[in-house]
Amino acid sequence: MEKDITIYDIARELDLSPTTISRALNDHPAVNQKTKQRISEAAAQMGYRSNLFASNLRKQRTNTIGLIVPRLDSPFHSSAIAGMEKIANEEGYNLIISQSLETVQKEIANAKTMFDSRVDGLLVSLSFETENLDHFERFISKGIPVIFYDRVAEHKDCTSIVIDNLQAAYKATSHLIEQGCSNIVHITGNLKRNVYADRLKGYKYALIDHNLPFTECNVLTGQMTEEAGRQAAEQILAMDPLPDGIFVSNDTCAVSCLKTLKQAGISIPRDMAIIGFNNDLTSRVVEPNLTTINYPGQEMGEVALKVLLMQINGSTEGIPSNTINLRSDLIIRESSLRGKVLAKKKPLLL
Amino acid sequence: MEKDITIYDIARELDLSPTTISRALNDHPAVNQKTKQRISEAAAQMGYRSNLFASNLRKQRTNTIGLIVPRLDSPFHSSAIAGMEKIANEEGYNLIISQSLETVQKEIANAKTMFDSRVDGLLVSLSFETENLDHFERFISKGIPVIFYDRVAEHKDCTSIVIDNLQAAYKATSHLIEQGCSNIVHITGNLKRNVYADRLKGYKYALIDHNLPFTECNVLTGQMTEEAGRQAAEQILAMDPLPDGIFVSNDTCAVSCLKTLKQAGISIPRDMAIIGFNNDLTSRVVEPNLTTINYPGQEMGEVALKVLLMQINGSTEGIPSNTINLRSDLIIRESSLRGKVLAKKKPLLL
DNA sequence: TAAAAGTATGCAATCGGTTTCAGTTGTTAA
DNA sequence: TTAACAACTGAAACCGATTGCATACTTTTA
Repeated sequence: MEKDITIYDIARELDLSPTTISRALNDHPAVNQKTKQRISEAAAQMGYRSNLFASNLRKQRTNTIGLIVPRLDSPFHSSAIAGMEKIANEEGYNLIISQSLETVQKEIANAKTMFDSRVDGLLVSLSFETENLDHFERFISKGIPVIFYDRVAEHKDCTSIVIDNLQAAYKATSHLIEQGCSNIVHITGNLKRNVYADRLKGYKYALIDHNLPFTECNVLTGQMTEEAGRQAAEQILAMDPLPDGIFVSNDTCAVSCLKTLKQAGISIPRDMAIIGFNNDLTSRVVEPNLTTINYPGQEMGEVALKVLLMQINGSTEGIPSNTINLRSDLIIRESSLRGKVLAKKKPLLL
Repeated sequence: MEKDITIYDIARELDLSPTTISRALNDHPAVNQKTKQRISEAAAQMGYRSNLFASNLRKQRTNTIGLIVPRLDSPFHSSAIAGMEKIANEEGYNLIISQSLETVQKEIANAKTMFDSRVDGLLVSLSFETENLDHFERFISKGIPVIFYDRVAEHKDCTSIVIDNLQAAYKATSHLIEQGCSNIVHITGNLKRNVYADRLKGYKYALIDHNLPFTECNVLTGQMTEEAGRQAAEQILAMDPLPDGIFVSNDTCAVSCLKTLKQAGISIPRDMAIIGFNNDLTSRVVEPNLTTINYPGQEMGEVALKVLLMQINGSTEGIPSNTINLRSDLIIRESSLRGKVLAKKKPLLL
């Protein structure tokens, strides 16, 4: 438990003032090159480390970025966080992370903690329950930039980073239709969240554009968990007539739904074609492999952090618009390929 | 960009001293109950928030815990982190997270950042490359507790939190032997890391105890990634004779190995039985479902944080020992069940 | 050669809570 | 009635780095 070395200790040692020490360590131009050299050597030798709290207190900034996610243990968020950490680390920022566990109360509490920790900026992916953005107002009114990613909401002072969910869902649904599906069910999450609302729209528009009817009862909303996938499958099995296509808003749910349907004797994709969303590892593991939308988690995290840093450092010019769209694409695999898979399978069966 | 309210503002407003304000807000006993009431009302009304930096500077502690993990985007670490965040949040601590990406340099750099951020304690799961613990010495010599979890190393002043990898591997291997396997391959990671070294031991001892030969060439070490699983499968396919059992040190790798073997026409578990490690979601999705070791990620995170807090708060009595072992168990599924699966399958084929 | 400009350094105030020590008031015991 | 004590409250130092302003010394310019 040795005592910490401060700039005062170094000052005493070298018979200089703390001012000069501070300047030298920050590479201030008004300090003689040789003096700087002497100081940094002494600092290293004495084992000096800067006290960030004193520094932050004085400078009124913290080099810390706050992050609020619904769940830490989700493949998408893990990779987004990995991307954020990468950039933050490169730029000398710390990340403080907390999870809302899909509840508003925790999201509000976390926002408060972040505020009290005086983060320089905040990244948020909203919980299922969140209805309004009041708990972020205090950041905005203090000029602390807030960026939403993935699960976003409209706010005139905040940038959002998303993929084009509507278009992705439109593509997915159209693909099902092209594969011969005409009675397509959509399984999705809480429609308060843009991601699910937009995917529903994309699904709906694709149906309409292909002259297929849209009915409310073909839309099942739930928690998008493994369990929800099972339940959705039960609901589907109870439908009459049975649908011939399913578009699910995430892979976890799609995979468990697919498994349940298979167990019930449904042949995928012959009886029903399925498409998921996210391109999680499981989509490549399940049999048949799941057609899905590739979702750039890591990239989204990196972009979110980069844009946030630009805003923190006041260079607003570089930001193209209030919403940043990232590319996503449909990855076609067996679970939706009716023609081809049948062609492939037949020779095997003979 | 409104100005922040400080205790001085409140003091002026209520005609009291900053001292009393500070005490009242910290619920110090030497402040009159009514005064406290008045102060906390005024504070709330004026929108006061404490400046953590001033407070930390004075109190010389930060209520912040550092975490260094190899990768953020791994199912195990995500759930461990989720557990840590839960406890940290409950106890009013912040978590600063960084990833080493399996390299020593980054691990050292991250440790330095954590040190400069003056974390009150540090949680670490070591990178593949780490050979020594020198970069953690400065924490220890300053009395900052360091706890290793999962990927641990021996250090007389640090607690480690692990599962009994040797025993788990022993169980897994014994199970394969009981299912009739006699030529078992083990796929594992860098043997510098306890988790892999211990699993190798468990595998070896199980063989020996069942009078089966242990040979180096049946042990394949690699990066334990999806890609590594494919490569391992190729190696296995080139073996002569082919093994009849495979014990893999993680599920990601086991699943991709299993898929590759299946594609090559190997029947699982009839030709080869496979066991993984971790109980990731994919182990329940792959066909046949993967027998695996259930790994308590969330719980390990919670325990790690709780023990760390105990050490930070100086109550060393509660800590049973230098190493804390958590329970893990073998989850038997189809990929290793030779007798039963065959029995099930036959009627289907007839 | 004096004035102006440039270079290098230091003084002292500041950021906003926390804490030590001392002081005031009121109460109780002797 | 006075000493002893409890219950509050406050003044001022402190944590350690940063920074506006002043100062001392050099060098250049007129």
